[in-house]
Amino acid sequence: MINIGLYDEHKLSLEASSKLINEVEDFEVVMLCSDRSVLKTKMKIQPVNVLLLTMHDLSAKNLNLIVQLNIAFPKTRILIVSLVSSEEMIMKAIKSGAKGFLSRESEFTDLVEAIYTLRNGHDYFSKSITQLLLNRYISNLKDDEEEKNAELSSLSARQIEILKLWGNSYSNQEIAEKLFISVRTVESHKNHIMQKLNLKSTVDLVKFGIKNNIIDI
Amino acid sequence: MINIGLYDEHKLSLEASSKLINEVEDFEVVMLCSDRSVLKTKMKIQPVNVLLLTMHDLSAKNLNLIVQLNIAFPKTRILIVSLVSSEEMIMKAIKSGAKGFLSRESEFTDLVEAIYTLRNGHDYFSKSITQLLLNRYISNLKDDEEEKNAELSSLSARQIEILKLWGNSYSNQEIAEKLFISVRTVESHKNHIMQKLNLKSTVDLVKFGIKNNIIDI
DNA sequence: GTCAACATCCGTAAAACACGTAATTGAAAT
DNA sequence: ATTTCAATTACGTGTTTTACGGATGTTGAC
Repeated sequence: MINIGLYDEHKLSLEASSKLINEVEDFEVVMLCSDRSVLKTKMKIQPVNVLLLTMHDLSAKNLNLIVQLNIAFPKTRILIVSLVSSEEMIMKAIKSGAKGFLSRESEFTDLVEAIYTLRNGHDYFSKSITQLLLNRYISNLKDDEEEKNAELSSLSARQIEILKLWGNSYSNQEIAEKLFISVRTVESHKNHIMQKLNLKSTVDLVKFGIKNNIIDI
Repeated sequence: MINIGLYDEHKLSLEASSKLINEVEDFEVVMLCSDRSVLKTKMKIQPVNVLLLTMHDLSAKNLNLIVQLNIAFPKTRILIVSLVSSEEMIMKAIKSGAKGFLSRESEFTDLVEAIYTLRNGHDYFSKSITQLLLNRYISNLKDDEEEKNAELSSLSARQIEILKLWGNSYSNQEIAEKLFISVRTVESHKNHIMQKLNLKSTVDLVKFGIKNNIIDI
């Protein structure tokens, strides 16, 4: 039995998809969500093997959601359903951690196949043409991903603490007072973080924090 | 028996909705379409009483489709399903000839009710929409007095341009060179943006940019 | 015991930021 | 026609942050 979660802002589509998917022998829809703000909570209460994410486009906001979900629920494999299916967008989705992609052309049989494929630990992409192109890059991309995760874990607890406060709009002075250390030390910590992560600007540092879920957006 | 036509760019959603609607006693889905270019042809071959149009937004292109369909098939009553349900957009949809409107909140029972209502010659608008129309004046009054929300639309094109570059890890100096203005001017623009949006720190500015999709994460 | 990583601090110079001021322009309101 | 206002440009002054060098003591691994 495969536990499936559905996310779709259209409640109608959500209901309809749920009913159809439940008719498949091995599938059981155990989580339905049409409100982004409660998705993580619902996922926590009811973990799923495969999460079907229906999203119109793959904007930064949507891609970020994928990243966040992957961090929070590494065991759940995410399948994207989107109207936008350019090579570039699919690449971005993969980079963000999506394990499968269904385009507007995909039919129900494709969905069933995709869910099985994901469940078996493989990735599924609807267009076989891009599949070939992707294989060339996937290994590189995954390396990058691993590096990034390694980067996060490479930070010390103190460094993460400073980054969290700073990302929460504390000034260096305020952080210093809060932690009973000098402003110079706060600066040093930030410098070390930037060096470690090989970031050029503080803007990149904010982005890093958001991506890695230690800065709230 | 009510003959129903479905249009949705998502084939998956189309299949699922079709199956669910067909389960209702009086309903029969007689036309399915996920390709805009053949919609009129299909409608000609198989006329329907009610056409369910699922569209992400209500762009000019989409509104025009509604107008065209109303002219070509005056007997068919059009029911819109859309994520976008601002007052302005709904008014436009009604003007274009839509007879009903379902929002993202609408559930299947609402859909059934809407189809019956349309068949009986009346118009149907989901609760949240009616509410929206009713609250029209109240919200207008509130808008005048309430605090301005940090909105992207309040920024000028130049300000957005600077924010985009800065959010893309350009330094003030680099932005100045690129735009042939002085560094001080770049700083001024950033100051004005921060004032307008009532933001306390540059960290918040990055977050604003990401939220509003003008800074890539 | 050595070594690497960590946390703490400082000096100096450059860059960015906060806040104020102001000239010019063009569009909107009266 | 005149006023009003926002947008764009720019500078002055002072503060904060960053970049790039160090420096010291602590700790844990090998």
